[in-house]
Amino acid sequence: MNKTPAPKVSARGPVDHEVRDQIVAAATEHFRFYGYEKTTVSDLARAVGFSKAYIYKFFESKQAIGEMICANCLDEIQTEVKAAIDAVDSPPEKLRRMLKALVESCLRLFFQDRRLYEIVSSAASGRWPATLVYEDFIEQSIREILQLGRQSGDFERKTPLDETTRAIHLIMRPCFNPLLLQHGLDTTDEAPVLLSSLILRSLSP
Amino acid sequence: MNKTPAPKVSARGPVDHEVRDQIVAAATEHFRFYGYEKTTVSDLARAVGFSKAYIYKFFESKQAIGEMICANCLDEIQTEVKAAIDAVDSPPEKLRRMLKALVESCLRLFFQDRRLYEIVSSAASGRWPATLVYEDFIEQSIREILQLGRQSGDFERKTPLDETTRAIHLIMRPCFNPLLLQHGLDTTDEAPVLLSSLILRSLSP
DNA sequence: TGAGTGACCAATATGTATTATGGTCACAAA
DNA sequence: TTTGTGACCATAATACATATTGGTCACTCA
Repeated sequence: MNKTPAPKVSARGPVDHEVRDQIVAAATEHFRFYGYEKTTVSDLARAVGFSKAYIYKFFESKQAIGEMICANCLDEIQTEVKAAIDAVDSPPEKLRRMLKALVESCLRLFFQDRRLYEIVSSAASGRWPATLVYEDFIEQSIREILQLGRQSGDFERKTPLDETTRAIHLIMRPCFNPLLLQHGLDTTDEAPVLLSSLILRSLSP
Repeated sequence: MNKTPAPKVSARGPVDHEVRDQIVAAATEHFRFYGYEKTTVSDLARAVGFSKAYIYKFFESKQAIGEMICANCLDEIQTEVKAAIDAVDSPPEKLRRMLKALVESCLRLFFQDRRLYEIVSSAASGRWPATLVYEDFIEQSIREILQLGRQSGDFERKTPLDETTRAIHLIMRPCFNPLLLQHGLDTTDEAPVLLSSLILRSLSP
């Protein structure tokens, strides 16, 4: 569903190589079915038809493979959120859609690909690079919507942009951070609408 | 530091009995030092000078003892928060103080009594009664402050009280729920002030 | 009658011997 | 040079026998 988008980190050997993609594909499949822990590097090697040692020509560790898969998951979420934001023009509506899409994407991952969710979760716990990019993306998206809204006159302009951005980021955190999300699943129905409304009230000029 | 305030749940045998208090005291001490898991019921029995079987005349399980200790921790937090709220008159300031006190109390528990924090944490995870009372207390406190602020004209009155209450509760959640708190320790400095400010902006008439 | 207990059981935790796994490297074939 | 591997090692996971622990109950002694 996702072609490896960018090498990013912890790659090794030929960057653009068919076998690398095969490994990623096999890993995605195996991790999704059996989970990260239960999948051995030998399993992946067998799946792509090469020896275990060959895997290590492309990835410097099993975790590096996990990070790649994790990055793909997070990329997918980012793409969906971006699409939701771009689908409308009004900044308040952008903000509502953003939070809605964010929650929906995360929940889908949680309920439909629990095993992959666990990887993302431990990635967040270990502060893997991909999760930092993800957090940055969220914060940047918020900031951009705020700037748009301030230009259009939809949002107040007194509070420093960084402060507002940071505060909204904090509020949204339990909706997109896997570690927090799993402890508030019971509130995920009401959260997006309640929170957007409150945030938007706080932004009124 | 806390005399067993109310029997509440899962008690057994004589409700008001010296030995019960001794058990609670011993349990608090042991749990604080060695943690819930590492403390055996026999340890507690030895500490109070009776046999293990006698412990079970007062508590129906080891977990029931844990719940008692947990309830005491949460009671302490509630007392502190209540004091912080009552210390000032202006509703906006009440709200600021409430969140500040909440975060400080929780962090103190986390950093100074890690072992007890773990109990509270697993209590939240297992939805033990004491944590439900705690959550109710938070929500009720928010609601009361909101009502006061609406009467005094400090807060807007258009949004349904329940909706605002719920939304603020959701926002504060990562600050007082042990399961969420431990994943956002890096943001606990800025969180109270940023969040209070945003919330108060959203409440302006 | 009620305070208090030792002996006992099922289930969980712990220590340990063994296996499986992540990871490397020298080397081979193409 | 590039593609690819089997043999190898240290560490982590597993499996299993043993020891602890949570919890009960019949019973004793004021």
